[in-house]
Amino acid sequence: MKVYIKAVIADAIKTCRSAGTLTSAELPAIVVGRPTHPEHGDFSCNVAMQMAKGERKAPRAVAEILVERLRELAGIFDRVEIAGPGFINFFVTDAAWRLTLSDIDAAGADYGSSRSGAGKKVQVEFVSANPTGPLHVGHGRGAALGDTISRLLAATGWDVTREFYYNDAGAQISNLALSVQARCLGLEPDDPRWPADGYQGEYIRDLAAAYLAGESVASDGRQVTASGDPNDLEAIRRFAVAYLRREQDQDLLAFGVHFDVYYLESSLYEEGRVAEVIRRLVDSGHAYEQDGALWLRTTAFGDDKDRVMRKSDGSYTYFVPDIAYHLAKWERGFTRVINEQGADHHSTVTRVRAGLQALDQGIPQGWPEYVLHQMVTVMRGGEEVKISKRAGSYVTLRDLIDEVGRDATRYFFVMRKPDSQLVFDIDLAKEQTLENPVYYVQYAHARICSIFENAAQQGIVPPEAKEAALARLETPEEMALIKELAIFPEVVEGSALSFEPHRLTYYLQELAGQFHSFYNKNRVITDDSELTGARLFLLKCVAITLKNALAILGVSAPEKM
RNA sequence: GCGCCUGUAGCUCAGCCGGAUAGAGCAACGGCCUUCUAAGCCGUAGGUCAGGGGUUCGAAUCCCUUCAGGCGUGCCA
Repeated sequence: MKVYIKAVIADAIKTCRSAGTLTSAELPAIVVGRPTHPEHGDFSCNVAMQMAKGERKAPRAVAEILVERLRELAGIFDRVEIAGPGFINFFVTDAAWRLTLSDIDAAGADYGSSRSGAGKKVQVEFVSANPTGPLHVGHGRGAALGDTISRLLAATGWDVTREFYYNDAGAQISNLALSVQARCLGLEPDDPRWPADGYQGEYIRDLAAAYLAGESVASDGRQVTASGDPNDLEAIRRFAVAYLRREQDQDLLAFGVHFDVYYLESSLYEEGRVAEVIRRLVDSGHAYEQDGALWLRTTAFGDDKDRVMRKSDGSYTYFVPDIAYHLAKWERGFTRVINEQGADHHSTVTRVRAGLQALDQGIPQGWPEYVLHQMVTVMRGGEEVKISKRAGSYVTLRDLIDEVGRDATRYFFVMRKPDSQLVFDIDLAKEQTLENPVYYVQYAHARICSIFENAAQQGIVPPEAKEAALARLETPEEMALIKELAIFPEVVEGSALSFEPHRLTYYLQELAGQFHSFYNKNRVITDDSELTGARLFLLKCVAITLKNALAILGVSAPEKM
């Protein structure tokens, strides 16, 4: 509808220009907005004010010229008015609005989807936790955001690959192996022989027990069986990584998140990609030796200081495999990559991009794109929760899912824009009342299903689109609902383009609210079978839209509550 | 010190590629169930958009600056 109005305005300007009533050469960007106040119509446009200067006319005079032309086009408009300093306000006929209901019904589960991505490849990398412990709440926010962004992109016609990258070989993994070994030997963290910076969580104890028991673990397509030998550090390392990866997968499964690709940092070394990147960077002339280390001149690409690639002890810093990994993404044909990470890893953004620029492979400067989410604070009983029994120093994702459920956890994690710090209120998320936004929205869906159930019991058959007497829908609540339904595709598009899933939660809240208002003022099932049919048709469309929106969030739409 | 994020109602937050009288939820106060789910609805009250400058017809929104909070600023990841 918005697109249509834009086109109509552009057309009007063109016509006036060729008729000579408008003279300026420049066509301003036409912005069609939705006025806050109903008396300003369904849509408004400020183009007359923008053109006033070039036309050397008062804004209202320009608007007058355009409106004269716009009124001739009439069509879907009840009225086109000039208001305030020169706004052009459009009032769309109820009949035109009602047509969207048939569209929704016809589209069904596809309502809200589009093909704007044109089937192009996009990769979303998210979570990417190292296998050194259970996933924590920060990973949870990343998982919810990354998965929802992936669903948004899929809904807007992109071919999405979800990818999880992890380090299975570095210093932290050695540390993990040492920690498990210490537990195998019966050491406690306060023992003087306990490894420095060892992982102290209870899960290490479980892991050690599993290792000693000779358990077998499958993860990422590999089967790893514990040797049970506490002196075989390499065997411990392999088992620990597989064990914790499986644990993380179980958490992700419980969260309804799946990945298409698990990418191992070790493979970058095995395939020689790390060495290859070093070679190319040296060849490109952007690397230099100093103090026994090999540096990359990242300052040439916007970094505030140069970075070490190969340490004086001969090992690589993490950022070399990072570059190698991203080069591999590029070579895999992902001209569009979105990395979802915690903002505490913000400093990698400039470095990775700088490294890729230094390779001189024609990779665009802003590639890859990043979505960085701010910290999560968990509250219970008005106090911050910092400790998990299992992990020790942090709250795990599994704790949250177990306590508040998958739906509420996902919903809460995407309820705020990524840039904002998130306060996760466990008490609120568990609340099965109106205070809880998830239940409020799901309840709307369940309520509609209940009405249909009720209708079925009375032998009422909901009408098909063609038979529904849509013209009978005319109360303010009905029209408000229809208008709310009509903007859903724009909300999906906007959320996808900006990587802002929270817009969907606000939309759902609004739509559910419109429905509940309608429900309280209008009875659906009445003796008037024509009106009953029309209202059932409307509610069918509301249910479709609620369900589709919730599906993008990965949240269920229950039929009974 | 420098970089990024944030600062909007009592609380949690939308709005931020400039638009009309700044919104929602919760909390507070007052109403609505013999009727399809009251997990709901209606109403009232609540604001120096952190402070100060600037740009413009117009600023919560853009620019500068001050203050406050968070994160980062490794030959850690």
